[in-house]
Amino acid sequence: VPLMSEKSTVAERRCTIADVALAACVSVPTVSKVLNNQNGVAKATRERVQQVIVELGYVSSRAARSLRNGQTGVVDLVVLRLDSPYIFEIIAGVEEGLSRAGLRMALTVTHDKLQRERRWLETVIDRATDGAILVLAHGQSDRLDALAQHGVPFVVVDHRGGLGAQVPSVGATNWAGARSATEYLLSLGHRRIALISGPPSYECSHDREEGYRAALQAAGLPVHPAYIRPGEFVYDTGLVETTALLDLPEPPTAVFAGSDLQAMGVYAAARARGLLVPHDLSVVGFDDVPMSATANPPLTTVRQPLADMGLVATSMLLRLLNDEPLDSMGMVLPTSLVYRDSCAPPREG
Amino acid sequence: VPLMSEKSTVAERRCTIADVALAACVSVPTVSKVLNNQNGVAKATRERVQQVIVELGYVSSRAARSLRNGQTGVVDLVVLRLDSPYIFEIIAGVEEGLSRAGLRMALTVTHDKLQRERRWLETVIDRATDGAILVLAHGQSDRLDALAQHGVPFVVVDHRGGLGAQVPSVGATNWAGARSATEYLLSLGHRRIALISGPPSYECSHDREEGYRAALQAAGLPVHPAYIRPGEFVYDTGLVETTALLDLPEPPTAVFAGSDLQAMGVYAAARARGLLVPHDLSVVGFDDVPMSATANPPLTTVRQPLADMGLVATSMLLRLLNDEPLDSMGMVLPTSLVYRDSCAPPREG
DNA sequence: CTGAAAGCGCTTACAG
DNA sequence: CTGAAAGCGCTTACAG
Repeated sequence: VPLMSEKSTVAERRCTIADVALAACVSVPTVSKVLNNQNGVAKATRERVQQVIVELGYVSSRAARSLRNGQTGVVDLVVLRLDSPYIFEIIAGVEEGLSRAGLRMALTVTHDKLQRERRWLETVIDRATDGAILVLAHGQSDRLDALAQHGVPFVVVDHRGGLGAQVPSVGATNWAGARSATEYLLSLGHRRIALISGPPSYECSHDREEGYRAALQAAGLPVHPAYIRPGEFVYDTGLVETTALLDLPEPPTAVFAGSDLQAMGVYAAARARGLLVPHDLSVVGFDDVPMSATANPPLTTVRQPLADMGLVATSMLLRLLNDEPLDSMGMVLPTSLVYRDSCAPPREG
Repeated sequence: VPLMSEKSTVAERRCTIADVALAACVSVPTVSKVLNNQNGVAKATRERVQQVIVELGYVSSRAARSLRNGQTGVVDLVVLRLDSPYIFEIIAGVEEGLSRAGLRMALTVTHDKLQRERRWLETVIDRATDGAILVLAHGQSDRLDALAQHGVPFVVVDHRGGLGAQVPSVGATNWAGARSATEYLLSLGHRRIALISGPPSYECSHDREEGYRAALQAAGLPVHPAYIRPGEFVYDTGLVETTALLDLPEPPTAVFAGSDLQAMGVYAAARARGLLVPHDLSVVGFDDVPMSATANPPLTTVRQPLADMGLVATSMLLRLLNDEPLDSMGMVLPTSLVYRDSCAPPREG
């Protein structure tokens, strides 16, 4: 019964810098100097104060410090949804970066809803935040303008497009990643390669489709429009579109999915038809979320260094916070193809 | 080029309540009253002030308010690691609950490291936080004592055991969940059912093993020690232990895994042996993380209402913050068996 | 209905 | 080396 009862009885007032000063028989500014390791305190005084600080278990109030120096020690990470492993990788990267810098991460989910976004903006603008990292923002958003207007530093991760050249951002090589995935499938002997893509409004969807087209064209192959299936970056899109693909008179022998989640949907569609991956159908994903390594079979996929993207975004933000210049407004991290067990040569020639 | 250039040139001072007062030709306290919807302001005055507030785009400073009323508007969510879908479900629940209450969520990862934990404690104790939600804390932790001592309200989700009866916590019915999963396998005709479990030091591991034993004993079946395999709640444990299990002279026909991640490892071990799930080996998981619904095949699993657990923890914390009494110090949410495609009757009778 | 005064806990010049 | 004074932006009694 110790814990909570203690808590309720010991409703003692918080120990402040004034209490320390009193106990150490010095003035408040002197304690402040000791706390902040500033010069101008006699050695003996300093030691006495330090001892009192320990004895009293004094910890300075963040709120008071914030009010004085205008820094809150918290950075906002703003995401649309908390529904995919993709976002969690980025979160982990940002948390790590912020933690190293001694900053806290406030996580906000907007659900792409105006109301939540407004409320978030209020929070940010009331100076509860030193800066912000926005995932999947689009350039048209009022948000960005509002942030800029209020002088809140921010950087965008994996933007949806339409960003001004002056907006700090970090992304990945979507085009190159899609191209190399397609080339790999080609090298295995596939000629009928379908693409399941993301929302057409996203720049990354567009870039990946271009990479896919480029690989086919370089191989002298036509791009079959029925093989290109846009959708959302979710499981259902993978399932539905692959089912439709398999109903084609000439079904593809390989599917390149725009996300690993979609790729799991491709697996499901294949299973429903009694098709074995990779024997009957080859599959490549995009992202390389942790789940892909443990999928059945393990998924060959284009790795986006999501955690690193979060780390880089954090570094950029830290420079902004320190008024240091950025080496480049846009940072693009390389993707890489991770070979696992979901691809094989096509069955029939 | 508009965004960032604006930002750097418009280095104007922040608009304060004094600016509003000046512009509206009233005193600062009057503006404060308008802001907080308090009585004692003439209608005309109120309207004038409100208009100025809008014109100037005034937003009150959180730091100043915090210093006055002692509330920061942020709650800490403390987790060990950011490495499993399990934790993300809880995070989503807590975020939702906090967001509804108009509070922000600061996410901290301790990595189970003392240093990080210390640093986190400093943060919490410097009053940068109104309260905390701890996931997978254990009773022995200094943390809990430190929090209680400093009067920081907190609640523990899915504790590892050893918690005092006076510590607010939320968990799930581990025993019942394990029992019903085992019963289900039994009802399918399985007699050789293995259990892959979590770390023996975790209370939940213990409870689940007891549930498993209870089901076997109720069916008049012996508990085969070689069929009980403790480990970590990760993929590798599932893979390694299942491989060992399949090497037994009498291998099990069904595996009940302590987590869905482990279950994916079971899938992999089966695949490596050319065994088909569920035809050759039945598998039940624990958690029901989103991945399990899209696994290949979709995983039958014991659902823990993880997001709801986060939601409930948040509600409890909010009551604590408002000095309201808790209905119960411990809240235990029901698990439920989710039937999917990873179980079938055993092949041989 | 309105505003002068005090204070939340700290830090930063500045005077001694 | 030490401390009195002012101020960060707000809110809460309190007097008029």
